[in-house]
Amino acid sequence: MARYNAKTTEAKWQAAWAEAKTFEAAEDPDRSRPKYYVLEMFPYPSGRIHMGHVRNYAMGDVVARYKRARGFNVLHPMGWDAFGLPAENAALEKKVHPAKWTYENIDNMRDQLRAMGLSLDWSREFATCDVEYYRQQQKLFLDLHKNDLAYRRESWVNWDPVEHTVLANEQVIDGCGWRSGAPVERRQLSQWFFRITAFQDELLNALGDLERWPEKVRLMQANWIGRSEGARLRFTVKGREAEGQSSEIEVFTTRPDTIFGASFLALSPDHPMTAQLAAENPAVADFVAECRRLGTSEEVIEKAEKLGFDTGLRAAHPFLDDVELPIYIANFVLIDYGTGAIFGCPAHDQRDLDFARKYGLVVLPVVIPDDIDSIEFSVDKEAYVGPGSLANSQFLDGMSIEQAKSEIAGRAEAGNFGTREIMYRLRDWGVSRQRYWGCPIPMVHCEGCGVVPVAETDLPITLPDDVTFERPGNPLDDHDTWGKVACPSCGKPARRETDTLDTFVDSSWYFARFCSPRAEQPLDRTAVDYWMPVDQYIGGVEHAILHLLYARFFTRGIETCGHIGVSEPFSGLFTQGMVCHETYRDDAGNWLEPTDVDRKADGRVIRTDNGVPVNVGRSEKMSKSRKNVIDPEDIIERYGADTARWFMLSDSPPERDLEWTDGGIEGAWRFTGRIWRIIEESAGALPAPGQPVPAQFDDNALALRRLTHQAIGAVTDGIERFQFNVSVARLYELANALGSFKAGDDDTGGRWAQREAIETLVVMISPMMPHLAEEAWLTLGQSGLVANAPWPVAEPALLVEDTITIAVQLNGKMRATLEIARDQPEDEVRAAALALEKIEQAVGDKDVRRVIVVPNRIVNVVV
RNA sequence: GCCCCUGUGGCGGAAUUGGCAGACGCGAUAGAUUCAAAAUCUAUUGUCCUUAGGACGUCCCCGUUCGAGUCGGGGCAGGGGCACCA
Repeated sequence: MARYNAKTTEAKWQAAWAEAKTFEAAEDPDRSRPKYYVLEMFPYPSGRIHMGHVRNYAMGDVVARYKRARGFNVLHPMGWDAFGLPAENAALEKKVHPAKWTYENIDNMRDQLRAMGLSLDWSREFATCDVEYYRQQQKLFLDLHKNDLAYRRESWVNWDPVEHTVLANEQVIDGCGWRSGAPVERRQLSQWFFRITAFQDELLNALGDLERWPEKVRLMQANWIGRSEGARLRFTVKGREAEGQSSEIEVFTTRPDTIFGASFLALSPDHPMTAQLAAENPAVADFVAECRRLGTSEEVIEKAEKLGFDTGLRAAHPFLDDVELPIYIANFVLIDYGTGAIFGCPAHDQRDLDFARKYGLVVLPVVIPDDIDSIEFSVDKEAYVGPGSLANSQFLDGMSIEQAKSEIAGRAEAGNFGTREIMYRLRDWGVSRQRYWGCPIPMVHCEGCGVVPVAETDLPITLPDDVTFERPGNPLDDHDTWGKVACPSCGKPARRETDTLDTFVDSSWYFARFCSPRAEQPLDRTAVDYWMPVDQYIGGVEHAILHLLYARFFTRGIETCGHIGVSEPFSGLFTQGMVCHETYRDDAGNWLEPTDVDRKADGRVIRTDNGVPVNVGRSEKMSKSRKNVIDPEDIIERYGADTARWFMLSDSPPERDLEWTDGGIEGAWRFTGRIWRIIEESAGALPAPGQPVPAQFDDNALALRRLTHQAIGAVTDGIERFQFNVSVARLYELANALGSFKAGDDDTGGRWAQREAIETLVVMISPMMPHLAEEAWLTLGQSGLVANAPWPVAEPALLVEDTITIAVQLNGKMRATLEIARDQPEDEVRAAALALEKIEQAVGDKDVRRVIVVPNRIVNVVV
């Protein structure tokens, strides 16, 4: 018997699918088959696929192949998220042009993906750095600009004062530039923005309709958009009226009810009044400069120690004539949220409390939990943010929080010093990047005409090839000729916009472009109207907020421009977990690769080269820095793609992290061998394909048929519910049953049932192990590809057992089981349960108080 | 700091969503086969108690219920995101 040769077999079937164009999709004008668009998040072409990709694409391929088998017209494309920082880093480190580096990486990764045997329509492939793609993106940018959805304004960036470069957050390490080591500064720059806030309500409300999205992703997005109802209150600053300076501070608060607990106001270091004060007072300027050294990330700002600067100014309390509130500048007040100024109520906000304790400010509780006396209640180290009623608040005393909020807002509106307001945390999307390897923004700066869009007929604005990465900063700024153009409006010399677009823009519409990848316009309406939205989108949960929110916005944006007819790009979303591996370090703390260590039978782990014991660390996400990576190419080379895919799908639930183990991949490998043995050993003895159902089956054959049809139900259900690990377990069971099934030569019923079971098994493993399935299909005497075979349908009669075993509990504890016919009347089940020897014994002479009978499930006897 | 998620045998996990906890896989142990090994096959495998059998058992504490891995409250631990990594 020939051993299954994964390598040659897989290559053979990959060629066969390509030859037959099995996976090339086309619109189906009469819609005889329902369409199904399944998409995995496209990869960044780093050069090699990693296990995360293998997992992601294995899952997507299961869905794609399964839906094909269920009769859907499936679109399953692939492309490359090809712009971005790593190519520029490579250019700097390896002296390779980003384009060359990127396209070589793509060639390499395409080969790797092809070796996985994915049911992809490669005819639609493109990279976002293809001129054809970014040319269309420039067209979309112009349209968004026309519709006032793209605009320009000042905003803050991380600035490296040594390299004169804008830094990405990941390039800021402990507040310093990653290359220069110089402390990073926050700086203002004029930049391009997309008006995502124009859709903030819609983006929030539409989350409710995304029923096939994980609840947690919808929640995270809702929190990100951060709609909150509150009030804008105006405070008068004492003693500044005369100087012609701004004499009012507007704060936004979600807790106007706590106004009587206010003990200070705080301005953001970037607030306009702060700037005025800094001009007057060098100490303020110093403090602001110190704050700006923190960088732009919210995480860093919120984690930093709360620092404030007392400006010496005082504001009048709007309801208390004799109270003045000190005005601070505080490093934790964000300019981008609300009005850039707050009133601090330390008793009911943790940040305010930390701040008040540090600067010795009053902490007065004004909301008292309902079960505590207001005199006894005090706030020490933890602010009280729970429910309660108002106290120490004059006319608010005794009110609920909601009543008090409304009361204050009403009085503020009546007194003309405030308004009710709904505020969003969401900020407009800054899309400008001062980098080379991105989509050029098709705009021109003219001294006379201002910012002028490039004419559509002048697109594409292509990136120049002859750039150097020696000098810090944006190479496009340094280019001799590229930036010099005639103004599209007046024709006078002008300069090109040198900012390029955030790569999140590229990934905000690629899914739509896949519908018509070669169209002359960004999107062909016939094609997008047919295919969109994506029915099932699959990718890492790390994209739960930004990428998915941007894509949802962008789709609405281009809908406004008439390019697409849907507002939601992804009707179904699945977020998969990461691939992890244990980590190894030597005694010096250096990371070791899995290939450098050996696990002995007694459990010891040693270095392969010198036998020195290794410290085994926790399993963590595979990453180059921890060296705990397994290269998919090595795995596919050694075991084949089917085995790798099978392992990715077994054991771990898809949404959870997967632990890579040698044992796991070996197990998957043995299973491919077992399937092949079952096929080879039985194929010759089976009846020909397509024989009519025999009239008689013996118990043995009937049991196999039952199991087969139950497996159909369970495997199908598992795939539908994204529980591939459960489907895999059921397939193991079916294979186990087949492995031990024996039928006599003249047992036609048994032989028929055996073929039915084997064919069912082969079709159901085909989405997971497509190559092995094709080879098995051929060996079973079938003509045509299993890729085109229909999914099996379970016979309802074979799904249910006649006799069932139900559990019998005594006071909730399992005491016995009862074999009984299905669907018996309650009385009979009760009587049968009470008559059980074990139950009779256990009950003894105690009173049976109650008997709970759950049909076909359980009986609980309560004594 | 803020938001979100996860926690079940030696390990990955299952549990029809409140009804027999541990399906299936890995590992381990014993046996068969083999000159030997690999591969394969068979059996056992949550913990504890000496056995028939029983007690305990889903991160910890408290609660709801005839009944809780599942529901509620409070903790602990690990992970993801935080707007210029993708």
